Amino acid sequence: MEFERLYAPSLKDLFVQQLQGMILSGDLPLGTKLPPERELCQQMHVSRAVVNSGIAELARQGFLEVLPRQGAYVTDYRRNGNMDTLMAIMHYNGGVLGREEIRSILEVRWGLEQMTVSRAIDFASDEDLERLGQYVRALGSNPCPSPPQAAELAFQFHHELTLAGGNSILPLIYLSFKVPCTALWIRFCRKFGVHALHDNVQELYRHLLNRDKEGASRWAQKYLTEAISGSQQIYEA
Amino acid sequence: MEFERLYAPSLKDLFVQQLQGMILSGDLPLGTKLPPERELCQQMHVSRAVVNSGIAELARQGFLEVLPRQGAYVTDYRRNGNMDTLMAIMHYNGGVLGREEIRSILEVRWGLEQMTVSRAIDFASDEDLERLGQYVRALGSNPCPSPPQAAELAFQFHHELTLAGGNSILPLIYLSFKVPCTALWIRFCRKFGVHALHDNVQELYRHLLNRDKEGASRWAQKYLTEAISGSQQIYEA
DNA sequence: GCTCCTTTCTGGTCATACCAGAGTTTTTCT
DNA sequence: AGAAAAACTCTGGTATGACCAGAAAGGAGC
Repeated sequence: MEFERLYAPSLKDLFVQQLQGMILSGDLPLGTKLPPERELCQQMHVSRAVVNSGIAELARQGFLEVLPRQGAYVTDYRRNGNMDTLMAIMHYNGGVLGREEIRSILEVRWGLEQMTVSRAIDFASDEDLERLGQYVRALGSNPCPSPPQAAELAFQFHHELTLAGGNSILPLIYLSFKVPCTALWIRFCRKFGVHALHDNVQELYRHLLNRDKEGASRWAQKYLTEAISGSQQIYEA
Repeated sequence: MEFERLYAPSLKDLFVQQLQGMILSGDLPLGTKLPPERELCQQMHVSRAVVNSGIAELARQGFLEVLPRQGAYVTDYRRNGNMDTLMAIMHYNGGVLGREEIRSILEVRWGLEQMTVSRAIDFASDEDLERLGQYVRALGSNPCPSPPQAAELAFQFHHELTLAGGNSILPLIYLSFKVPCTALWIRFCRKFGVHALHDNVQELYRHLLNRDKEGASRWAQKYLTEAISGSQQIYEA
């Protein structure tokens, strides 16, 4: 049995989590004006710096909109959110994603994967492929890596793949995506074993080596479809 | 002639910009260890909070990696970057994107647009379409909106489109993308006129109304291809 | 030569003080 | 009495200094 190390949350973290909870639970409905920072920090017995930086973070995450010298308002995070919002929601749910979110993520990955694979086959150098191979081998090494390690390796593989394609935006998107993606891979490994992930990646890698765009694309589509609605669904833990 | 309002940058902003410049110009090569915060703030005559929060922001942007109680190191922002990095680079270049970045953005948009359009046609309600129509009409209204306004409307249209599709991740990605996307639309309008953007959006909207997936997809592909390598390239101002 | 403890240095965090702009009230002039 | 201008108050933005805990390095003891 493994135990994760504990991190003592800072006052700012606590503040942010508390307000996230209140917003996500509907306790603070959309459009609500927050009390002034000074009032908040008196009620919560913290300094204004904590409240101020916490509100700034919540604004970055799309939960609040702050109008300088007027006040902070709860906004529609579903409409104004970004990747940080998604991670905050994940964190709020204890790292677990809902069925709809999982489907959405896999769909987006399907779209991005097509582009990634296509470009990588056109533009990846031999060194790029060699570097990719290292990740595949690490994924299949003995002793078998733990699910989190395997997920990290799978992510590295895909990230490297986006870099090899020569599109400078794709890696940035992929990296913004890291946390939810990795969470799904971990889940996948827990359910079907690390070897299943290794098999998927290895097969994709084989198509890359053969510069077989059609085959790689079809394979990517296959394993993502399986995960969405086929025999390798990852909705339940 | 219009003049933009001026914002006095804060000390933190200045600090961040200065270090971004030093990193992007290669003055601080990859792997460099930054001096301790106390030393930095002495040399730059600011308080340590400025330096500390500035470094935190640079770390968020993927320019630095900070190991608590060890130091801050310059990292490969091309490898560790995210959307914020892109925006920082844009800002550093005076809001101008390089040819490669533009191509990359349009390519990614092409991939996302396919998915967005496909899902929107399948799942958008009549109210969704009506709301979308408002943006189209606003874009073609008289007097003609300014390029920044038009770009904002085009973005709203596309954002609404992602929301209508029911995929909960797509809007988040799109929103993370807002700044560079809008910059490109502004550029497009400056070069080919707001009406050209309006025509593109309107034609797409027509296909949506007809629930014509094939036609919409082809049209999206057409105008993005034109912008990448056809008659409506937007590389030069 | 090794281990353990102490010191030093690092970034993380927080409480306080001051600043500037938005909104409101009061004053003043017509 | 009505309108314009000034003053005030409230708000978030920012900068400062101080304290805290963990990492690294150096020295004492075995």
